[in-house]
Amino acid sequence: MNVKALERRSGIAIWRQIADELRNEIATNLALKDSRLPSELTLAKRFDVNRHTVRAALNALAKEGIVESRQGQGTFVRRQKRISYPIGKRTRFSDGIGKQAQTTRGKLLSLSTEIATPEIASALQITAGSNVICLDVLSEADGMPVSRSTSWFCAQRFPDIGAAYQTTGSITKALAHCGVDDYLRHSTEIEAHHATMKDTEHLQLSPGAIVLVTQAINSDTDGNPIQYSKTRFAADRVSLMIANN
Amino acid sequence: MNVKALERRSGIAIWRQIADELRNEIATNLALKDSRLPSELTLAKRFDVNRHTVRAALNALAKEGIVESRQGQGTFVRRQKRISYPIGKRTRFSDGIGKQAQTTRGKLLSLSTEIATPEIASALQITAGSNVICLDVLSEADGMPVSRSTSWFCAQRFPDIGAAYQTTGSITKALAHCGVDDYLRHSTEIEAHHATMKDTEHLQLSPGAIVLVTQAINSDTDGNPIQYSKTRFAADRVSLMIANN
DNA sequence: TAAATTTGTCTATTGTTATAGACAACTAAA
DNA sequence: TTTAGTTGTCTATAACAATAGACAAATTTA
Repeated sequence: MNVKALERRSGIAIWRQIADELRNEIATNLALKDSRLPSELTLAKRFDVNRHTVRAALNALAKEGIVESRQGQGTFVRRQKRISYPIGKRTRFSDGIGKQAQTTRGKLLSLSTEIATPEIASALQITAGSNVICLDVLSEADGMPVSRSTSWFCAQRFPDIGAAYQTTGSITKALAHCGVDDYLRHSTEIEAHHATMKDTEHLQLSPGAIVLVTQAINSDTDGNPIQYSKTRFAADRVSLMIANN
Repeated sequence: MNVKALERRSGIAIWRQIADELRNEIATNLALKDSRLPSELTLAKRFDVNRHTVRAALNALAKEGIVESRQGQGTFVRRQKRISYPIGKRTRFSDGIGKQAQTTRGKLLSLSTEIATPEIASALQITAGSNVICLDVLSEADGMPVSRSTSWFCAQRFPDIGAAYQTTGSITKALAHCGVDDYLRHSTEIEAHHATMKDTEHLQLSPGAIVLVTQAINSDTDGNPIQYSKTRFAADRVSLMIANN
């Protein structure tokens, strides 16, 4: 069954490696949905560790809300489906998530005017050193933080985007206020990283957790870049869905 | 600087939390490219830990080839750019990666005929229980494993896909052998997980590492699904690039 | 050259993680 | 009710991670 043994001096506690393995199996193997896990003693034999170590792993999964232990009965899977985040030509946070969660909201963390770095200038196709407006937004679904994104807009073209976001609470509506009725997702780059300290704080993650990091450029219907954004998703709460229609 | 302190009883050794943080900063902050890191003593003060703990973190990064320490001089970044893997209407492994790496190859790990699960049947739009051919491929770039993918094809339509892959070493060419000159990426779902034991073995990862998991459906030009595949990428070696053109 | 700064290596101690065993508490089935 | 199987809790010990301090070795700067 287990080709490779757990690694001992890897800096990851064995109970955490077991938790990661079980979390994966639960997420992958939909058959286990709502059913009983093998007993602690069985799991201990399978991973060739002490029962207490398995208990530490199950404890962690219980805290994450993935499993639930009942004395005398066993440990049961509490399926926790990921929110599917669509990425396509028309990507809107509220549209995509809104249908899956009860409540969604974007909380403005900070609003500032910055000088465009070469990277930002290149993405927005403006001259480096010109002013850009920087919007830092935390998005939540059903009270749980889902993503944290930083967006840059050309300050010359969208001087009031910050105020518009504050009143509307939506990038799409804020852009509409600024005269952009429609926009398209031009490109998206996706990476996965370990959560930084900022991530663990803002997204309520535990260290060692994973964030999906996207860099995206949105353009108006004429093909001019209007928004450059970097978003960090809590990877255990979302999946990114790309449709080519 | 550091809003949140390192977490002590989290099952992740502190040196590993520091390594994750530094790896992220190096990957994000391109400014540090090829330059010197702060000294071990400076980093120890910054993270409020002992110098030996910082050394353990730097040691891990050195083993990953990300930094290099030189006695008397300091520790330097050895930039390790991720391979960009394009996902679009026409996604081809060899095309996308081939331009960035010196050598690429796909190694056939296993070839088998299976009975379609409901999941596979639904993706390929065939009746559940019919036969599918399962191809397990490990892809490498410049000798480093990049991804491991399992693909399913309708056995009735593509009885010889396995043999064709073995002779050509390419899915695209194998499909061409079977009469499919062109195909399109219909949809892609992306998640990020911790590496399983299989992952750490096949992709040469350390426990706690991250895999990008994609589920994709390819269709022929008539819109009929022909290939369903699940791919697990070593997240620290690739980034996924989505272009909407 | 001398001084300051940096990484490399060693020893010792303390705190956390993992193992081991025993038994209680609870549940479901014989 | 009894039995078997399960999770919950306790104690004790061994293995590993983190801290602390000292000094060597190499490099750069004054």
